[in-house]
Amino acid sequence: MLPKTRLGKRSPLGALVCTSCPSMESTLETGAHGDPEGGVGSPTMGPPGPQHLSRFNYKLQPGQKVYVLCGGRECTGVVEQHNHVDNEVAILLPALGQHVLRKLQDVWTSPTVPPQPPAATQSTSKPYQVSSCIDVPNVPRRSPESVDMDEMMAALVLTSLSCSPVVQSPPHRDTVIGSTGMECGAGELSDSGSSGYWSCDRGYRSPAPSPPITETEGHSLATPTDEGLDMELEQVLFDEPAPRKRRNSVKLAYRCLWPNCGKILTSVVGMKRHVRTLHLGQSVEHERCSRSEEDFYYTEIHQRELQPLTPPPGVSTHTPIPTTSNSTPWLACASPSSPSPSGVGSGEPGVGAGAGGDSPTEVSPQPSQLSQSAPSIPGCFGQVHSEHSYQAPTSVQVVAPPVSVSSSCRWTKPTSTPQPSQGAPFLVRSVSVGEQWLQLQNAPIRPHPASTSPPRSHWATRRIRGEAKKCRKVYGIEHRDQWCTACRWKKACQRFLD
DNA sequence: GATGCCGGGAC
DNA sequence: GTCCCGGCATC
Repeated sequence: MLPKTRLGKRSPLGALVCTSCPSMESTLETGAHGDPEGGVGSPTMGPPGPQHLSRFNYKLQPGQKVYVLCGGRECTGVVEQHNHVDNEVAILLPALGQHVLRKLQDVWTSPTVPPQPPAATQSTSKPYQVSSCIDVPNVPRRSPESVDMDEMMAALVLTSLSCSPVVQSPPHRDTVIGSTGMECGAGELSDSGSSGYWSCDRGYRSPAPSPPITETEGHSLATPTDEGLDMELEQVLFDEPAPRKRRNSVKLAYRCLWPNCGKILTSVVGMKRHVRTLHLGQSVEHERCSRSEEDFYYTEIHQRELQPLTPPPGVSTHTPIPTTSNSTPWLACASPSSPSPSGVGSGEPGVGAGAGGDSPTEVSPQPSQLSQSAPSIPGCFGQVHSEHSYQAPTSVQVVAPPVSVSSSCRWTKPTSTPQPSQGAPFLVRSVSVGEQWLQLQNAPIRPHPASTSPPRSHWATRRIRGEAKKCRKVYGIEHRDQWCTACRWKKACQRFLD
């Protein structure tokens, strides 16, 4: 029933359609009323029958009253154990005096009711009234399973709406509501109760849970590698919700700073061991003596997992950035197309550094793959700003010549074919990366003073309209199919670059 | 009003 | 990831 066409953004129609979603409606019903007996029946719950639990990764509590099919008829049982791994539930059937093992989907928490009259089913095919989602009549004809379902759906939405980690806390409140089924203190759906409906240890996750805060996340917050630190701070200060998509998630890795090395490991332990065994020449027995010495010989780097700034095809990716300006020479900004950037004949740092097998998570920096070629946007940093993929020239010729900048870097043609399958580039944590990125972004267009606080407002980030003709102007609106993809998508024109 | 395109939603 | 569009800035 949902329209095939994509809904307009912020379209009222979209909102209406959204609210007509059965699950949503039921959610709103449940969420809207607090009356235990309130709410309509659940015509939107689909076919009547047992409430199967596997759909929600239901967490059954020991002692919970459930219903299973036994010998072709429904039996009441008590949960003895819920095995999440196998999704099986051990159930004691007091009536039969036996224990059974059932899959979770074969267990329900409320007794099966006779099939509802067709009217109920018929109502599902009716177009949903938006008002019905809001104004809920107080008709005490909810079936227990519908109540259960509503509660679960409400809890689902509550969980999804809430980004609080509290929701992910393990269930601490027994699911008395769900277990009783018939009595089903339906309206007593509380947050804690709702959270108790789901186990958080497996499989199911709410549609939009707040991701667990990892060390990497923490670093990415503190790493001004993209839009700027103040943006992050602003979100914190103004308690704004986290952006829907975090694009600059980075992984932590560790790069050996020993001369002629450069080995990258993803574990600090492995890195320490590497430094100890290969460079410090210490055996394991001595590690306690100079435990922290190896800390001076490696540095943290950040590997970008999702690269928002994918260079256009043919443009190689990033070059590792030194943590500090006086870092090792191979991390400097020299053209990595030369076989040995450091001039010390290290060849492939990190690969030839031995210690193979030292860590299974070894990552090669692949400096030869990091030739920096960005035709239109210069820069020497790992954060090479480029257009989105849709803006990347496909069959369109790129007319933007390399622009020399005051940077000490220069862009060179890639000396090898790009190998995107190679390990993602690493970025050494650098304080000035974000600032440099902004400079890079703005440099070709207008002079931008070396600002310490990158501007975020539109007037700063928005491109100034160029003089060049755009596809719309050249081809006209009637030949939209001849526009470049970016223009068709209302993005920055790629065919007629400024 | 037309145009360029950023930001973000839908898929 | 692509595709699309609302909305804003600019002309």
